[in-house]
Amino acid sequence: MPYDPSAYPPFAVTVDLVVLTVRRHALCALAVRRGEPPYQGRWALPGGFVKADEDLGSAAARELNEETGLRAHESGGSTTEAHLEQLATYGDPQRDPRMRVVSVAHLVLAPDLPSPTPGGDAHSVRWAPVDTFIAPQGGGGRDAGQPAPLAFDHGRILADGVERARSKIEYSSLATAFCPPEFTVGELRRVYEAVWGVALDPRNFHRKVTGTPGFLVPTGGSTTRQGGRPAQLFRAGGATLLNPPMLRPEV
Amino acid sequence: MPYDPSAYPPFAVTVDLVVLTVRRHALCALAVRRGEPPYQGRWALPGGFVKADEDLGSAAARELNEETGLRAHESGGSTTEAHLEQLATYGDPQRDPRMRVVSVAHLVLAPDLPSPTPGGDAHSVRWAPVDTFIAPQGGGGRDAGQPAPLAFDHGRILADGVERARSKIEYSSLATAFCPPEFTVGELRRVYEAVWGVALDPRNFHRKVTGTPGFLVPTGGSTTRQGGRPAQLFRAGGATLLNPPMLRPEV
DNA sequence: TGAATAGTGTCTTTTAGACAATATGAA
DNA sequence: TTCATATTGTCTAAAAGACACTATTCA
Repeated sequence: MPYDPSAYPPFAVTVDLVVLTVRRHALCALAVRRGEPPYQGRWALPGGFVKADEDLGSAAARELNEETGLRAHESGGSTTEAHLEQLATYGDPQRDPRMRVVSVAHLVLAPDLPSPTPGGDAHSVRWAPVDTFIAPQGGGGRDAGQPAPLAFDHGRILADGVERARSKIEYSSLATAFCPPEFTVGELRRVYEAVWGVALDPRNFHRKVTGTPGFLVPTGGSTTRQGGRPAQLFRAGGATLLNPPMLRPEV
Repeated sequence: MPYDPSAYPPFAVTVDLVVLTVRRHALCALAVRRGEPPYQGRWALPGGFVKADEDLGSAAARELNEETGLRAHESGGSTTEAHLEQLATYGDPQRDPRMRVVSVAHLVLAPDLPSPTPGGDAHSVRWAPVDTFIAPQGGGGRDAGQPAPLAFDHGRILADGVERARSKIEYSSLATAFCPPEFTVGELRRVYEAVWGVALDPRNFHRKVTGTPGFLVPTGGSTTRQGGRPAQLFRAGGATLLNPPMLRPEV
């Protein structure tokens, strides 16, 4: 097809962010409250328009920084930085009633942040357990109640992001992105338990995780911040792919 | 942000297709020759603009059908239909010198087609081994020669699609999407060998693949089209996730 | 008969998973 | 001391990988 600007329909392109962390043994997502229609007053994922001369990943990192103060790398975070990767793109013609918007969703995995409500406005930004917005694991039990639907198609985007995180910590070292720079084997185990929603055997987990080459590097220090016997401190090793992988029970 | 159409920059949105098949023991991709600048005369991935009222997956399926006559489902193909899934979105501001174009790439896995050059124009559409365009596996040997670069950023898109296919046939039953409706264990093994570029032990492969629940269903028939002793014919079972997974040697 | 492919069986090594037992610090 | 968590060790079952051997067709 020849180059003719009138020959293609115009779109708005946005980035939406699924920002996940583990707080008090629960997988939580960052949500913002909408101040105007449509979906006024409803919770939504943070996001915004991609600028005219901005790359998609840069736009996602900018929005993340504006919303949380976090910095993120697109390929594997390190010190106090979060992991950022593209998730998927959502472009149903009806997904935004105002106009045709294609949203490139990104997934961010971040350690638990010191401030309960990061950013400026405590009314309109919060961490919430993902079960607040999406049905838990395999249909869910009676006690969870109905999820509060997010604005637009953000419920589906969040569900896709959570599923990506759940499957990706199986075969990559990404679970360490939820941990502070130095962490114990037990803290890492609690990350897996929170993300997968299962209990893991601490003894087999310890043997497996310390035996996987490149996953963990001991720092020499130890801590008793979890109580009990002092635990060795580790930081993330250089490996990105785990071999053998961690296996989610009962698949 | 308030609704103000002038407040967001306009983008063109396209779909590009990584269409893969296995032909003569080689993983091949569909390529089209560009008839006009930029990159005139260079090979590129098939694709085109998303229409004003069209979903992304529908646009990909439409382009695929226009190019090859194939029909595709977005979630698991069956009879003579191909597998289609979203791959990733590419939006570097400089990726198209004419204007700002965001491309939502899709991955298609199709069985070997009867016509060598599907579609109408044999000059401008062809199947080519993926090594024609991208460096093979781990850096590649001496004998492969330099790959012929595709137009735009299509080399990277193709590489991402090939890697997705290589990893996805490990833990899903997607390898059957490369096979005709009825196929033998040996034919399925040759698919794995072509996609991964390795040789697999036929005996262990047979035991493993027939022992994985839901992967293969015997049709009762048999064939000698590969020579040798007649082989049982199978069709794809209902399982989409393989447990245990097929493991790529030497990772 | 020989070449080619299909299919079964057997053995060894590795890994997963269950769980006993010990180690170490805090309340 | 008791409790909580960390860490090591042992056992069993499952799976991966190597490879001998048999089966069936066609040229």
